[in-house]
Amino acid sequence: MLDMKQKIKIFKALGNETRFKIFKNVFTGGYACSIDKSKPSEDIIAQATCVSTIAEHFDFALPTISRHLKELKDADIIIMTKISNKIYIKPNPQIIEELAKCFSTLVENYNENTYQFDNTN
Amino acid sequence: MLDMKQKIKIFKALGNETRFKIFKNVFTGGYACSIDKSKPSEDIIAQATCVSTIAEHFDFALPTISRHLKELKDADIIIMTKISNKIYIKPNPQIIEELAKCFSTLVENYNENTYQFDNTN
DNA sequence: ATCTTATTTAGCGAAATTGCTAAATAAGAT
DNA sequence: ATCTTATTTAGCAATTTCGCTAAATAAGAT
Repeated sequence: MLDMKQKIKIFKALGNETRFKIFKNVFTGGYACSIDKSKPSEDIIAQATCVSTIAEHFDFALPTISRHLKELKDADIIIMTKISNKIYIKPNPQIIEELAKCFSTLVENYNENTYQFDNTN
Repeated sequence: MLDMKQKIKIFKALGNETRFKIFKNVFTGGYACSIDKSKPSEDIIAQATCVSTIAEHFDFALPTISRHLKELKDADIIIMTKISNKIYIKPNPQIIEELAKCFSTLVENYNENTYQFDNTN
């Protein structure tokens, strides 16, 4: 289970337009558009999502995007893996799944409590 | 469906410790602890969650809490209803439910896409 | 060893956030 | 009309965030 500090870190990370767009595209494969499946599979890694590939989609300088990615990584939203001198980025779906569950449970509990409260009147 | 701007506003609102605690307690009934169900129901409203009740739980000045509540309200996370000279606060579970769905769908789509990608190798 | 490519770190300034107190507003009670 | 209670608005200072450029680091290629 995520503790409060972790949740707040996640929300802070997603509460910025640039980071939210990165997050969304990393999850939905928005940065994998350059992958050409007709090429041999060993070439595919060379086209995959790395820091500079993501930076190409924004009007901000590369170091700015690098820092945004670090924040998403520190919040456990993405996973960054260094292979040779490139860093490949992929989503961490477990965190997002947990977050979804937190919200669902919150709403469920709320609905239960509301029912009980109304019952007393 | 929530658009991107709305989602970012929600995340920004929840990415602050004070606002997150308010959010959590408004949803889970943390501020309703003072409600004494043995008293006649017309007295219950007088004990319910209003701005100053919430402020009592924090070491911050009342205007600070007031501004935090405004931000939660602007993000549609809570609903503030003025009755006479008090403002009563309740959660907006629909927004949170929608947010939970967004995350779930994201993870589901990700899992599907991952399967397809692996299939090509 | 040097060059190139990929990324991060350092340091700076502008803008936003978050806290405060004092004053303004709104509505009920005397 | 004045007082009290509940809340917001205004204006200010400290801190954080977010952008930049320049420099540092890391690793592969020549």
